[in-house]
Amino acid sequence: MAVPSSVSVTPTASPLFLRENEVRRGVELLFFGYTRLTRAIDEGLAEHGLGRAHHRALYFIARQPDLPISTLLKILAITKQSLGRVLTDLGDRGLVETRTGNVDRRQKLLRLTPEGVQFEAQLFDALRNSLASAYAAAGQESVTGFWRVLEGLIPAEDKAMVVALQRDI
Amino acid sequence: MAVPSSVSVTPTASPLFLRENEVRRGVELLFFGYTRLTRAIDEGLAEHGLGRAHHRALYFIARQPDLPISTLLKILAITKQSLGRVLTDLGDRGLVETRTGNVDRRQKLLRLTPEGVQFEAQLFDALRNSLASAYAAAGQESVTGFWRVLEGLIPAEDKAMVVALQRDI
DNA sequence: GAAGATGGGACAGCCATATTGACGTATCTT
DNA sequence: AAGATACGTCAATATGGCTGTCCCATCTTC
Repeated sequence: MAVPSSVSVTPTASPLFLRENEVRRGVELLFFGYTRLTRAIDEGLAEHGLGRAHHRALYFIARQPDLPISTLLKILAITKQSLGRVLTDLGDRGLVETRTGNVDRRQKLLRLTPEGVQFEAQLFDALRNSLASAYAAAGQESVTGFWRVLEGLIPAEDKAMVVALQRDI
Repeated sequence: MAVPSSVSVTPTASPLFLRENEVRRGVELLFFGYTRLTRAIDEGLAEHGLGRAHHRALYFIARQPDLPISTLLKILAITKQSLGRVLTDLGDRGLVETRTGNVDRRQKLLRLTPEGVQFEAQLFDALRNSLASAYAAAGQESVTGFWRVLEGLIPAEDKAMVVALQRDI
């Protein structure tokens, strides 16, 4: 309480008491930032009777058409059963379709239907509005720092997965 | 697919197709970064039979001792009933205690017990390890950018709340 | 001092999303 | 032919949200 209210950049190595504040600030901003960003799409999802779990699947299928289910399972890090329910819902609504893999016929490759593409794009618009305005307010240099810190939060064993997602950008 | 795999900083205003990639990159890094950070404390919570909802309450009570319940409700943005369950669990385990407010006797002010302080500190250690190493890898300039972008994601009406949290740093 | 607003607690029931464990089938690999 | 892998499915369970309703204590306002 009696500590000076400096929340500014610490140019050199921080003493421990400042380091804690920097960490708490990151924890809080991540919490609020993440929850507010996801909230931006809830309304659009609710119109179709879907939840955030459906959006996560929709998002990554949009990102990598012909994604095998096993890959999506690794990305989302949930169980087959949980994903199964989500994919059933998306299939029932005509947003996602599967086809048998041609190199491995055991695989089912996921992709969006035209309706799915349109719906995902609509949801993405909301995300873009939020993130693009945050990017613009912060400036491009800040965006680079934003990415760098977040990359540092991803454990080494998961990094390949994220890189693969962004490989074809 | 045929687009060059540049994920580097775009120095000036981005053409639209790059803007989308920048946004998708942010969405993905936020998703993976946030989920991996929260995963860092699951084990410690499970030892007490608690979940993430309990940690969120614990965290903000640690952050602002003598927090009234109404304020915590605004921070977490959940219903009174949902929070009530969480606080009951924390109280039963002797981690959180309440006392009647002295300016407004209707209020119950929340604070951690000594055991609660110790437990929260233990969980915070896991968060610190993750975030501090990400900070160190990215560098202080990146940390500033990280904060700036996340601040831009918080709607104006919620900003005062976050600032209040960080006021006494 | 009475009326209304506010802070908090509690009951009942519901929903979304995740979990574990077990088992079955088709297909690929060796 | 044997084993591993990809996917589907059944049953049961846990967590963490939600709505609606009602209650009590206390503060504020007229």
